[in-house]
Amino acid sequence: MSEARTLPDTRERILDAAERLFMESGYEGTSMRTITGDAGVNLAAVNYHFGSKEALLREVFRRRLAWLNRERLHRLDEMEAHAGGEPLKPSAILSAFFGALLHMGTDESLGGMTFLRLLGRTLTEPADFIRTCFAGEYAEVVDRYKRALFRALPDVPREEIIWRFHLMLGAMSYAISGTDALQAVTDCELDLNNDGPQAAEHLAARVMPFLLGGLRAPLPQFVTNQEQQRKPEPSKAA
Amino acid sequence: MSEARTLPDTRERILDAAERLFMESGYEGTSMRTITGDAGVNLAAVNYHFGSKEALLREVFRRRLAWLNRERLHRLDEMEAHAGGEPLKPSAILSAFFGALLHMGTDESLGGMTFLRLLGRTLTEPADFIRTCFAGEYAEVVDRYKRALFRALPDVPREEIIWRFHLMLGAMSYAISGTDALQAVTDCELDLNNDGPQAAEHLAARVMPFLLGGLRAPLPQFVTNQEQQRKPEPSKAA
DNA sequence: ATATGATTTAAACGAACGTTTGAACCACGC
DNA sequence: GCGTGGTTCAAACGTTCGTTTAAATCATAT
Repeated sequence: MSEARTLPDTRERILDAAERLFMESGYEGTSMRTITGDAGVNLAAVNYHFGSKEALLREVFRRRLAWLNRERLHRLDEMEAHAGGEPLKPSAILSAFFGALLHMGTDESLGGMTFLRLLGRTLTEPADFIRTCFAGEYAEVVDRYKRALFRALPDVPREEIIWRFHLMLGAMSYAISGTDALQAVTDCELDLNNDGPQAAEHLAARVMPFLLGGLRAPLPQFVTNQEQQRKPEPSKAA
Repeated sequence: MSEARTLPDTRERILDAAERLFMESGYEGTSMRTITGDAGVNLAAVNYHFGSKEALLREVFRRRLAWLNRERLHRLDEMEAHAGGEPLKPSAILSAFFGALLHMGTDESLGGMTFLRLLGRTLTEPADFIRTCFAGEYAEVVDRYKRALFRALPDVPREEIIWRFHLMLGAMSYAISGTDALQAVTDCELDLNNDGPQAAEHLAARVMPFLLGGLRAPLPQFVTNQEQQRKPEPSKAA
């Protein structure tokens, strides 16, 4: 009819099925026959269109992370342009970084909650080629946001900022992945399972105060003393 | 000699190898031949001693979680006994819950950082039989700590407490699993990779302030209004 | 209509998987 | 000595894995 919407579109159907199945069962736990069967295409289609199962996984991430990286850099550029050289507020930096992520959950054409869950799940998988895939796509974005946080929090040791950046990522990916062990125990039904487009907004309202509270928490006592920028006195028991 | 310490101890060698390999490559990504080869035992030993690969995974967790659950309940019992009916401090509850966990990282006979990483990794895997395994072992412990937090924070809606409990678990498991995507990007070398017994103590000093800051963060605006216990006025802008 | 390049198809490939088998091995009580 | 129960062993089981092949089909331009 219109154009290319009604034709088989084998590539995208494979990517959609793989995205969902990798999220549900992991990379090793999903067979090519399950993927192609679910997508309604022939088994050989994956190797024809992508070359291998590993290349398929890379493409599943690439098509989503391309948008995410662009969006995150765009938000940071906009904020820094309006700030006129002044450091940004930490809350604004986090809102941009995680807001761009959570926006994907509200837009089905960007992967929706399925890709968000897959992403949260994969971040803890130490498989080599997965990490290298992330490193290449993520390097610039993470570096830009790290430097923005360094400027926003000049009194906090950089090592501590990086640590808390990690911790915030962990809390967020755990909240996103949803299906966690605690949920199987907890009788109270949280809206974690919500798949609708409002799930990501609920998530943001819930999680952002927690992340900001963690970021602003008092520093640990010992403070690594390798790049103490304020408080030149060594403190009593250090 | 003494008893059964010097003999091959096939069972434990399998469990140790499986623990490490499941941590490194995941359950589906680790073959029985790799496990038995690494443990220096015959391939058939796993099925002889445990019955199946799945039962082996269950036993890998069971022998560690048995100690963890006992320790967590013990610490809570002690605190509640000394409190004499008074609610506990939230920081004390978290210190007990996560302190028991992190103590495993300092004691090689309790699994050390290997098991901690495996645990952090597994919590985000939605495989059914893994979750059911956790549900059975975790139910009582999580319920006890949840109720302690409810008493410690009577002004916070219970749903919000459960949410933040989830988020703290996510941040901690992410910090523990260590090998994450951000690390591949960050040039600054954090002490995440430290495997020594002091790694868990560093982790505690780093992470606990963050978790407490998140737990005490201001509530989100909308506050679910299903069980508002204080502040009966709807408030304009909070 | 026909030739051409892109795509889909059914079938098979060898390798690796978890599991099972039955004989061999060992320690120990008789 | 011999038998016995627990354990280890090499070998093979049938299945599923990711990948490849070559023919069949489709779309399109001349």
